[in-house]
Amino acid sequence: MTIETIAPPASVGDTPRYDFRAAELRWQAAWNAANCFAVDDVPTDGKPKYYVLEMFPYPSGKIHMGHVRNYTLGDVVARYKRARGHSVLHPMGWDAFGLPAENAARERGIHPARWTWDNIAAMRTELKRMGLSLDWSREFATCDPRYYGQQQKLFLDMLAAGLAERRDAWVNWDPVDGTVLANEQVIDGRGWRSGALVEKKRLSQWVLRITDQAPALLSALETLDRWPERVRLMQANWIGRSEGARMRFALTAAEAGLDSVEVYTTRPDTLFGMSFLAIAAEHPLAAAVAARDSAAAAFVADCQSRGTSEAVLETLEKRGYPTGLEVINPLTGLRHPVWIANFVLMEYGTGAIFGCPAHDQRDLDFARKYDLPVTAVVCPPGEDADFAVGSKAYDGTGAMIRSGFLDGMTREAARAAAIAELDRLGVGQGVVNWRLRDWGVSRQRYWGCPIPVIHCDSCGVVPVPRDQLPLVLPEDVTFDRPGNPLDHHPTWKHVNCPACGAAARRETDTFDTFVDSSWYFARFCSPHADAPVTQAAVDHWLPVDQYIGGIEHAILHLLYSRYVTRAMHQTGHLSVDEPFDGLFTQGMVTHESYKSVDGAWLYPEETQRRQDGAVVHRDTGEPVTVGRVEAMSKSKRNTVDPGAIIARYGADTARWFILSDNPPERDMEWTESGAIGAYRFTQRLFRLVEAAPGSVPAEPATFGAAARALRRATHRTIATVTEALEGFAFNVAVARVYEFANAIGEAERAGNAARAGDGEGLVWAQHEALQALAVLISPMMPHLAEEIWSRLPGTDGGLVAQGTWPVADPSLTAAETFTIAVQVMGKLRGKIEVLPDAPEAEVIAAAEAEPNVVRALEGRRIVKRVYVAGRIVNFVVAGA
RNA sequence: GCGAGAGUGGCGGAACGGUAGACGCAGUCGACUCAAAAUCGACCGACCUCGGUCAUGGGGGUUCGAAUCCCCCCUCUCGCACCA
Repeated sequence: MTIETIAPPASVGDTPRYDFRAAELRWQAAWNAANCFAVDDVPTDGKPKYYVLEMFPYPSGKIHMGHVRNYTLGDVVARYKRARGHSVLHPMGWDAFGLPAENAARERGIHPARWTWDNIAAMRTELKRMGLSLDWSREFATCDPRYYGQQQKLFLDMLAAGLAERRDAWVNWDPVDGTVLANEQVIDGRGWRSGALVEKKRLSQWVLRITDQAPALLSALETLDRWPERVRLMQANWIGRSEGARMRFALTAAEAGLDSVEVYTTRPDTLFGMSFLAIAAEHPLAAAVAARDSAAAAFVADCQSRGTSEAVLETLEKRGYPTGLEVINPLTGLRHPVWIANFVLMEYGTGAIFGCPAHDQRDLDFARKYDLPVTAVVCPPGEDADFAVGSKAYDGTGAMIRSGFLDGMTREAARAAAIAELDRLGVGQGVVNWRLRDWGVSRQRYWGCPIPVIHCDSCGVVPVPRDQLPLVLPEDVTFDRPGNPLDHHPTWKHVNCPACGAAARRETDTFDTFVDSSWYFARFCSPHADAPVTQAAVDHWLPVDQYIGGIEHAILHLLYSRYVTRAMHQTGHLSVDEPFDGLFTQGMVTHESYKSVDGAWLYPEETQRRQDGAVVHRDTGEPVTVGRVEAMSKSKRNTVDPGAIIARYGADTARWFILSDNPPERDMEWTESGAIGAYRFTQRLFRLVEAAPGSVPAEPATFGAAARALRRATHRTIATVTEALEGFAFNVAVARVYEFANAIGEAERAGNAARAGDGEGLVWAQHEALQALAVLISPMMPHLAEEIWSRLPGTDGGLVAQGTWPVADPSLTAAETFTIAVQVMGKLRGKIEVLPDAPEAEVIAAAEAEPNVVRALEGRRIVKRVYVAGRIVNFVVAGA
């Protein structure tokens, strides 16, 4: 199959051809001229609003199939909702800050701004060729000072409201990218971009206090009933609420001024089973011990250099260092050793735990390795109190043993009693602990939004005065050495303090780019305003009614956006708490992968499928190994360029295939044959229209059988396509259109014979069908829809894009006769045709008389007759 | 380990508890053609004595009736994971 043979001439012989190349450009121009997709910041048209948004792209330079899928899905929704009478906000912009631009600068000497804006221009052209119904007047890029200057205002508001603060913190340091990463950006201990092992480093940086909102962010998940369940679960797990106790263990001897260690535990009921206390390598007490004990210092250094992934790779090897210190258990009065342990996380709880080996697997592994005591305090049901603890800790329920005043209690009762006792002793209390940590937003990067503050030796942190915003990035930067170019800039950071006038230092860190994408949906409502948002616009449009994007943003982007929306509410910018009312997560676009004989990955267009099915190299004819079908990636070269597909088959074909293949939430496989199939269908629809009678008669008073059947197909299709689109079942909508096209084709073929008896009724019905067809395909194949519409007589020249969605007439969708399945004991034995109003007795009598059913009933006695109107008869029989 | 989701023809997938496999892709046969492409038509789960029998990962159950609801098991995918 070579591609060139498919590329269509305008016509072949007598067969008319749809010239998509000319038509798609023509209709895009027509939409543009009619300004079909623009809406006002605050519309006064009285229509219900609908805000549909797809995750805006990073301007990498080219669009990929994932973009095509994402924006096609969004465009189907936008066009459908518009036709249903909504005023639809459907904007597009660019998530334009980020590291790749700096890498381009380092590798190729192109300025990040230049690289980014060139990429945006190229991608805008590609997106426009898809025929998306976007309001391009709202386009912006986050790297534009008109955007990020507004973001700086937002930050100053958050700073003033106490939502942002500067803090010394242990941070995740990516040594390859040379920057800090948020916890969310560390995956398996590696940087999400670079893949480098992340190190721990203590740095002063800006944080947004997202943990303050942890309870609200968790509880509001329940209200997001138009979000996928699994995204809500992922967020809930990430926020990670747990109930437990925070308590202090007194040290028997103070160390560097520290006289106790604070611990967080979810199991205060097991305090009588304690055998040691363990602290993280980054814990202040560990630092104090390391200061005087070189072996401890070596152990601490070792733990920190390994990073978190090392622990995973070493299959959970527990290691520790005994400090020689001891603590006293406040409930038992017993002394226990203090260890530094590599499995204790400084970031969670207090960075210290008490170890109860009998009832915690990690503690047990540690105790066995270092030969520490193991005391069981919860008795598993059916065991006696002296049961042996082997290598498996018991974390179930049971009665308390060896636990003083807790003895005999259930686990839950013991937990409450232990907390009450800790409280009475003044050494602890019950607390709720969160896994979520504050969001560090400082990045040591040039190509990001400058953080608008100035550091003054006498005044401290001073906000950049608002009349000096936007604080614009300097253009004259160099990338000839590692580190932050803003920091290296000769003059940029040297400023006078706005408060006291003394020499001061400008902040050289820029924001994490996730800050940029955490409020862009609000900016789209009034993108040209001289404030972050305008109240009337966001009040009208927010929340986003339907947000569409990849599942990979289930945590990072969506959680940050939820938080910033709340922060903007607190600072008076918004009046909603949740940004996205509905969320749809699409699957990935996948493709077969190919390898040549020498093991190199090959692009699909470098391969060829021979007649016998074997795949060979297009140029050399050497055999090619067909690999797995997997997500398109540059490294595996299993990518297909949307630009080439659109040039070859048209935007409508690409859109139709990507919608038709499977449900949009699942991964789809891009295949050339599938795309060709979609292309053929566009031509087939075109031929259907060309074959239709050239003028529309007046609507007749009555219709013959063929016309009635076609009208029934039309109105049923209107109903089923509408239902499918409402439910995001776009592949089903596509299937219904195929069925409809088959029905129209049959009517056309039957036409000459039928018209003889049916007169003009069939012609009228054919036009009704074709007009409905044009509108029904318009969300999916908008250009072809316009082309069809414009060629049909009686459509008076308007645009489908400005038309209205058809309504199914229920009186026309009902069948004239019903096929009733007849079962005997639940097995299908025959079918009968009945009229819709046939009484039950009559239907059952007819069913019993059906020859096949008679045979099946032979020699048996009917004990029960089940009739479901319009569907089925079932005879329950007895005897042989 | 914890959590979630999914298992239906060669493939992608349809199916308010009611005729399983719609629709498409691939394939087979035929028409048209000198021929090919395009197009049009027919067929297309397995077995079969042509009347049926078996079929929705496996095993139970509920029901007149189960791909669908319940229980157990298997497999795969994804997410989280030393979170105390």
